[in-house]
Amino acid sequence: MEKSRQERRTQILDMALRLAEERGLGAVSMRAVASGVGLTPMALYRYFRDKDDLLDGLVGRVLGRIPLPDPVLDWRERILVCARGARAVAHRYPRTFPLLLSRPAVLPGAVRVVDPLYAALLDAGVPKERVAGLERMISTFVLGFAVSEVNGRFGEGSLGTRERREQLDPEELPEHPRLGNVLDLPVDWDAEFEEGMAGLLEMVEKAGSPDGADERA
Amino acid sequence: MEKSRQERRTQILDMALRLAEERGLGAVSMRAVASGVGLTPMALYRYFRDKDDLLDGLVGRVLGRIPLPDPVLDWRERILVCARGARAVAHRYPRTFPLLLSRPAVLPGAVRVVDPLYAALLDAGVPKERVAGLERMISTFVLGFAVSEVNGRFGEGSLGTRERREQLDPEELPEHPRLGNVLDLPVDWDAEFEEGMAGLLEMVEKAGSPDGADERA
DNA sequence: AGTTCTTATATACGGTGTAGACTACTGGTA
DNA sequence: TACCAGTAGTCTACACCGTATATAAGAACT
Repeated sequence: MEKSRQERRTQILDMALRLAEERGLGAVSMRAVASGVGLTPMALYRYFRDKDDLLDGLVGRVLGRIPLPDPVLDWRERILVCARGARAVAHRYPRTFPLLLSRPAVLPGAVRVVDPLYAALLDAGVPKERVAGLERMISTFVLGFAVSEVNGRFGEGSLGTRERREQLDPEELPEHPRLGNVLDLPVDWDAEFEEGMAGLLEMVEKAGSPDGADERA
Repeated sequence: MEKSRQERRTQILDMALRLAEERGLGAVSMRAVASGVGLTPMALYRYFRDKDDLLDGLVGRVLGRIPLPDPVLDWRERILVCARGARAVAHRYPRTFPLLLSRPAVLPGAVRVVDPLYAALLDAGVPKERVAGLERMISTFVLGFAVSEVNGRFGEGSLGTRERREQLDPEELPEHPRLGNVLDLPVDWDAEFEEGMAGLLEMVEKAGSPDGADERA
């Protein structure tokens, strides 16, 4: 039986994902993807309006890998499941993941994971008017952190922090020496992520019980 | 007098910045920039190793616009000056700003603003080992928020939230209806940003006084 | 005057996204 | 059986991209 339209679409996206991970986002060209699935470049345009559309499909595919939390869990746990899940996905698809930050994330795939977050926030007692805002806060942190971690925004660059610091004018940057070698210590990214999430959950909790009233429902 | 090397460099970067803002990042091509300053494409390679190098220069230029805080201010104020300043820069250069998130930000221009942040954190009593981590937290939030705001990650996309919600399967997304029309209200981005910063400052404060001991130095 | 360094140019190569016209094959329907 | 509409895929062509290479014009210094 011939490949159905849907099958072709996912086959193409799979190829694009593979290319992105193996050879970098820059290697995702219509020609490369097409030849990867044994088609001519122009054939792809039957399934995607243009390259942007294909990349959006890629984003959707990656978003789809984020696990959805079991609704019976505590709202905290549910938020953490999404957050940790998203970060895990970033680690699994490190070269594709940064796409999420550079394209508008209002695609169906995004709403799929935003919705449980809304649910968790509501269950935490957050007033309706503030749900969307807090969700943006959380997803901004998670995405920003994961992307930075993954594409080396924090990373060493070509030369380590050490060498870089030495070649800078110390007169302009008085604080770096004050920190001493602490900057060169390895970073516990897991701990840092959890710490950030703890802070966010605290914000949520505070928003959930407006007057400090204890409401253990 | 002939243009000095430095002058040429900044002239080129100015042109690149103008192109990016007027016609989008995609319009920043070696050819376009070159012809903008009245040169041939290859002449640019005297001043920048390759296109990436030019883009890094662009990042530096944008980072340079972020104001540095007066050291006599309270540490809170100093952090806020940087944060608000960065966001303001994002608003002034909305199409260029997202570059900051997609390139490793360990360039000289970045350290220029990171350093005062370190100073502020140290003055807040944050132990040395945690300074770098907290700074990453802050800059991740600021960058993530500003970029999301600016390139429409939160934005309406081609169709508004309203229409989008309607065309989704409500069975899969039970929470969106639960929120009602609150999602369609206009967002007060300023307030949301300040709220996030307040939360972060609280985290800093907590890290600064480990046992709740009041240390007004 | 001769040498070297700097700046800019011209040309060319291999890559990109995609518009437009074209072919081959399918499944119905008269 | 003959026809026809749609769908999937191809081929060609265009305009643009980053940049390697080679070259020429002028300034600066010896």
